[in-house]
Amino acid sequence: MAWADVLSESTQNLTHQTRSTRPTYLPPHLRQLGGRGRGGRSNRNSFPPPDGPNFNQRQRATPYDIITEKLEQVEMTDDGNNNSAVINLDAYEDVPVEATGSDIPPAVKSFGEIEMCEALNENIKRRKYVKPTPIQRHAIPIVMAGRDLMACAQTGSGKTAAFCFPIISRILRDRFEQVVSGRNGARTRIAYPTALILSPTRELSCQIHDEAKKFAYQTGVKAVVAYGGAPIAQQLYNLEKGVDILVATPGRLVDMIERERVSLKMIKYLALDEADRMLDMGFEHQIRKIVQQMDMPPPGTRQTMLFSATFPDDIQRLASDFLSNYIFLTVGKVGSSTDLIAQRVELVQDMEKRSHLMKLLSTQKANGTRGKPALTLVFVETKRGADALEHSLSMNGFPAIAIHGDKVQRERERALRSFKSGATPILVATDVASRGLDIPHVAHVINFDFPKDIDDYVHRIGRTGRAGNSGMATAFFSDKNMPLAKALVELMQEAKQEVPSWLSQCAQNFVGSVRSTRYGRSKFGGSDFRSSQNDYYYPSTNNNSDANSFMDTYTDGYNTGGYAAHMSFDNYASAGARSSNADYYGAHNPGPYAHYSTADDYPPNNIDAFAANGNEYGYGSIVASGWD
DNA sequence: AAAAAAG
Repeated sequence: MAWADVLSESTQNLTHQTRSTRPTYLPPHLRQLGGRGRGGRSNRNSFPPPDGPNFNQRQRATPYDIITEKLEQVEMTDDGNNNSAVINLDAYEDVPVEATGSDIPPAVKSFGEIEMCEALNENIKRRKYVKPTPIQRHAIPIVMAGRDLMACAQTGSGKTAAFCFPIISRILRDRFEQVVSGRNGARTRIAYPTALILSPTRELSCQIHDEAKKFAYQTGVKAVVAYGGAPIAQQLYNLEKGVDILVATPGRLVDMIERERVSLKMIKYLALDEADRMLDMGFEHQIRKIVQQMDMPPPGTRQTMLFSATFPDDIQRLASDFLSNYIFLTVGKVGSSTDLIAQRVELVQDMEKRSHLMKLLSTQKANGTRGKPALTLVFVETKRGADALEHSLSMNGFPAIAIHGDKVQRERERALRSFKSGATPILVATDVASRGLDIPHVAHVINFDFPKDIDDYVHRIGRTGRAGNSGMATAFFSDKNMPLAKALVELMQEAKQEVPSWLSQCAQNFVGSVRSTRYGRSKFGGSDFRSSQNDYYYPSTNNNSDANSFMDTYTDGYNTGGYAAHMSFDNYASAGARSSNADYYGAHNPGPYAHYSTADDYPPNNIDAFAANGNEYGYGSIVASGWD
C-alpha cells in the first residue's frame, strides 16, 4: 500500500470516529448536579466564606499592569563539570516573559539582589546556581513581596527553586521578626507546618523534598515529606521532631490531618506544583478538601503559589478560588525551552508500534554516546501496557523496566533508580512519570501511545531537554490520535519545529470537528484567563458577578521571532544516529522526517536481531500479548 | 476507557 493510500484511508476512518469523549468543562456552580460523576457535598459555594482582608476584593483589583519583556543575554554558567544542577542559562536567552496583575514587583537580575540570609546564599552557591533562571528572576521577587502567584514556566527551568528559595527566606524572616513560631513543643504531637507544598505524585514529592532540604541546609528550616505507599510511622516521627515545610501528596496528608497529627492552622505559604494537574478531575476534590475544608487559613491570610508548565483556562478559573489578588506570570510562552527539544512525529499504527520501537531503539543502541547508553523514556497509556511493553523489550534484549501506579512504592523507586543509574536505560512509564520528575541525561522521550491530552504531551517531552540541555522526542501518532493533530501542529509550530506535511493534512481534515479547549487551543504556558473578555468568569462565593470589566487592559505580548535558534534536523538525528543505520533517518525516507508508511517498509532487515526468540511477545504475535 | 492519590 502506498503512503498516500494509508493517509487517505486513515482520514476516511476518521469520519467514523466518535468525537472527543473527554467530559466538557462544567462550570463549578453546576457541578453538584453530578456532571463529573462526583457526588457529595463538594460544591464550593457551600464553604464558609473566608474572611481574609483581600478576599472579596481580589477580582476587583485596580487596573492591571502588564509587564512584558524579553530578557537580555544572561551568562553561561556551565563550569565544565557534569553537575546536573548547573543550568545552561544561555539556552534561555530571549525567553519572552509576561506578567499580569496589579503592582508587579520588578524582576531581579541576580540572586544578590534578593535579601536572603547568608546560609541560604551559601546553599545556592553549593547548588551552583550562579544566576537565576527567568522564572526565578521574576517569581522570587513576587513571592518575597508576599504576593500570590500563578506561574507558567517551561519544563526543566527551575520552578522548584523558584518557590523554595523565597519560602525558606520568608520563614527565616518571619522567625526573626516575630519570635513566635508554630513549631510544636514537646507537649503536643500535632505538627504545625508553616509551608505546605503539594504535588501529584509520590516521586515528585520526594524530589521536591530533596531539593528543599538542600536549600534549607543549616538554615534551621526543616522540611519533611509525607506520601503514601510508605510506612506512615517514620513520616509521623519526622513531623514530631518539628517541621516548617511539609511536602506531601494529597492522600497521605488528608490521612494525617484526620489522625490529628498535622494541622494546617499555621500555614502561611501554600504551593501547588503541577497545579493544573492538581486541579484536574480526580484531584480537584481532594485539593479543595485540604485547602478549603480543613483548618487552612483562607486566601489573603496565607500566600498561595501555583506552578505548572501548562495552565488551561478552565483550570485557571478553578485555581482563582485559592488565590487573592494574584499575579499571573508566563515565562517562555512561545519559544520556550522546548526549543531545545527536537520533536518528531511518525505515523505508526498500533499494530506496528512495538516493532517500530525496537527498530528505533536498536538504531539508538548502535550509536550510544561516550560508552554510556542513552536514557530513553517511553510513555504508554496504561499500566498493563507498560508491563507488557517492558516484558516485550526485555525478551528481545532491550534493558527495560516499567514504572506505574500499580507497582508497590519500593518497586517504583527501584525502577526510577535503575533508570537514572543507567542500569536499565529504557524506562517504560505511564503518566506517573510525565510531570515534574527531573531525571538528568534523558536523551530521548518516545510517546509510544500518544497522550489523550495535549498538555500531557508537553509535560512528557519535558522530561528531556532539561536545564538548558537539548533532547529529542519522538511520537508515534496513529489514526486514533487524529483529534489531537491540530493541537499538536500548533504546538510544534510555536516551538519552531518542522511539521510533517501528512500531519498538517490530518490537522486540516479535522478542522471544526473538535471544539474542546483542551484539544484545540493548547500551547506552551498559557495566558491569563482574566484577560479574555469573552469568557464568562465565575466569581466565587458571595462576589457579585460583574466580572467582565475587571481587567480592561491587555496587550498581546508576543509574537514575532527573535527566539534562540532551534535545532535543525541534522542536530536532531545527532548522537551518532546517522552512522551505520543512517537509512533509518535518511536514505530510506527522503524527507526530513522518517515515516514507516507502508507495510513494505517493515519489518526492517535486521528484525531477527530482536525477534528471534520466538516467544509470545516476539515480532508477529504482538497482537495477542495484551494489546487488545 | 486512563492515570494518579490512603489503606
